[in-house]
Amino acid sequence: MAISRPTIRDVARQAGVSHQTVSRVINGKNDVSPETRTLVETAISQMGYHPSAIARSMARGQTHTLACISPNLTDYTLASVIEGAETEARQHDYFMLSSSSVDSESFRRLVDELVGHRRVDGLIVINPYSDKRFEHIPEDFPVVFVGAQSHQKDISSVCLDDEKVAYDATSHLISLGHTNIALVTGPHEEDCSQDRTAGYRRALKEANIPFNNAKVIEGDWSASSGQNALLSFVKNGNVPTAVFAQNDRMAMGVLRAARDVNLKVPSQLAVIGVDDMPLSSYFDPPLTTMRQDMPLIGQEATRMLLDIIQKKNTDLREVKLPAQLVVRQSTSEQGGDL
Amino acid sequence: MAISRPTIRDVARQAGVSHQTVSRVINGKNDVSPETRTLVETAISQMGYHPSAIARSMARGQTHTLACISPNLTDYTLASVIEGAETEARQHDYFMLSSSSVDSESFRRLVDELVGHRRVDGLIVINPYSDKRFEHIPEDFPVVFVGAQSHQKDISSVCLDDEKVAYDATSHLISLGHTNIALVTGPHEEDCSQDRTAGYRRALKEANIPFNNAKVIEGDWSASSGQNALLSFVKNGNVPTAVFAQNDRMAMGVLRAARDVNLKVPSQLAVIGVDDMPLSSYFDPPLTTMRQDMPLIGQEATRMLLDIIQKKNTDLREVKLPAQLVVRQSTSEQGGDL
DNA sequence: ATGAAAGCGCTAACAA
DNA sequence: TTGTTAGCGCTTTCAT
Repeated sequence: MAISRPTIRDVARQAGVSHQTVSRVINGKNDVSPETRTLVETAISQMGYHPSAIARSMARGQTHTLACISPNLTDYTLASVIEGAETEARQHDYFMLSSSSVDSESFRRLVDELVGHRRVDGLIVINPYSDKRFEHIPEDFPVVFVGAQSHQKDISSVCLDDEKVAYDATSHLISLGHTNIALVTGPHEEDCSQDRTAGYRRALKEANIPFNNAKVIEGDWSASSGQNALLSFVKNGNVPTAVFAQNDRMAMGVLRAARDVNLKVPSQLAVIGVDDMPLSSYFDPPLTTMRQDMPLIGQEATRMLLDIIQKKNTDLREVKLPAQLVVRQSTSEQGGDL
Repeated sequence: MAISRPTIRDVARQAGVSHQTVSRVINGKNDVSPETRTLVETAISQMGYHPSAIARSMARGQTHTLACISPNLTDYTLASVIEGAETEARQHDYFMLSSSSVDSESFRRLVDELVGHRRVDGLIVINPYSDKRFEHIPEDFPVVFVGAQSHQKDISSVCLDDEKVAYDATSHLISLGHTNIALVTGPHEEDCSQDRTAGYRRALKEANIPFNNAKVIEGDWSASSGQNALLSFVKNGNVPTAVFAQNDRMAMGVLRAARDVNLKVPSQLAVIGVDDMPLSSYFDPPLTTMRQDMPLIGQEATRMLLDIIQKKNTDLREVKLPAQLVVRQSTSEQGGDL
């Protein structure tokens, strides 16, 4: 005979009260007399009673669980956002179900199970505009986007101020005297890439440097795509004096390629990225980058989502967070190390 | 009036059958006549019915959700394990709740809520022997360890064959002619560090190289701890010709420090790590390392956990997975690049 | 301040 | 093959 866990009724019997009174106690209601409360509380600790989260969800109609869907869980930037979101959720006694979905179809299935089956109370979607996953965003359900604003629907979002970040990064290169500045972008379909490209163009324009599409190469955020980008510039005899890579990993690929073709960084080639990954300062040379606070983005997303769920604030909000220039030696010999 | 989701009874009414028959259909039981089944199925799709996961959990007494607790979600190795575990869980229609807990106390609280409140059916604990979290492992509950075997209890585990990995790494350095081999370890309290240290010692012993404790420095897996380790050897005038760092990040720190003190790698200093992070091949020089398949570890852990939950195989199992030497230029000029 | 009754949406056991 | 009756362990009325 398996020893089954005590229920609220077992506790009630033991304390000599109704199960309802026990419910009042575990929910901290104030209409219970002090004596009864003590009675119940001792019974609870004696029996090692824990309320069942499932039964609660059942009765209350909500799960106290959120989901966070991301293209993957391993990229440092994404994982940092998720960790920030999860920590904030726990702070509010919510749980976070993080899931990776590689493409639109797996995203659809996931949302279907999560939302359709009412397994969660709300959804955080990271990079909603990579592939076509945004098409499967549920209607009338609490959702917050991370990494891109909603194009049509009224969905709140939090992301980096990508246009400004790129503007600042490019301006940094310009301020160092560069005019031949190449750009390595993320996938064009992602808003984030587009906005960063827009910021790059604005900086060039303000400095009266003509935009040249031949200086732009599309990458996929990976180091190897950054490496290939620089190699292709070299192969075409179209070597820039500076490269703005739209994330650190691609920038690291550029640094690697520069080494392979004997371009001295930063004297012959300046390189700047975005993110400030933990290893960015360990590269040779240490990478200049735009530091963003990824856990804060996740935290903010969770807060907004909980506000919507708890109807505290259901206004459409589109938060854009800043990033900060960290100058290291990939753009300037005088750059700091850390 | 809010349009509430249809329940099993709504579907039953619409199809003109009992709710139980609907239950049979959605659960794919075979004792339903084809006609009735079609009837029910059309009603289901007409009404856009989805069964409620919560109600199911309630009635079945299990949540179809697992939890994975890790010191953090951002370290590449941990995130990779989690992603592997999560993907495998989804394959079996389970969900994965991943949570980070920084210390023993937050771990205890987390387990309490997760297991005590029966929010999940099973638990994967990554690095159970970092801090004292193993003390709070629940009894009589499906648990699988990742990264260390259980010391006392009968808990199944999956980890890298750390002793052998370290033996192989050290042997590689010895085979290159090194006899002055320093070791940078993870925290001594972690099994993983201890086992890797044991493998290092065994390799030395077999090569008749005396073990010297002054050549061992404890790090904390971070790049900066690797950097400090080498700097401290240099400061003490005790510079080795080779370093085995127990993970890649510390190895990257060693490389960085070598650069700073003008030690040429690999001619004056050979460096090997463990993990094969995606960026390891982008370093200067590309890092020789022991490649481990982290998603596989997570996958294996989930499989074992599900076997236990579903009572398919509750035998104690302690799986040790192999790693593979990847020679790059941090140990040998002839090393490959990728 | 407390208790009784009903119900959340499903599954399981039994009956027909 | 199908329907009926009971729960699963809570919360939420509504009485008392």
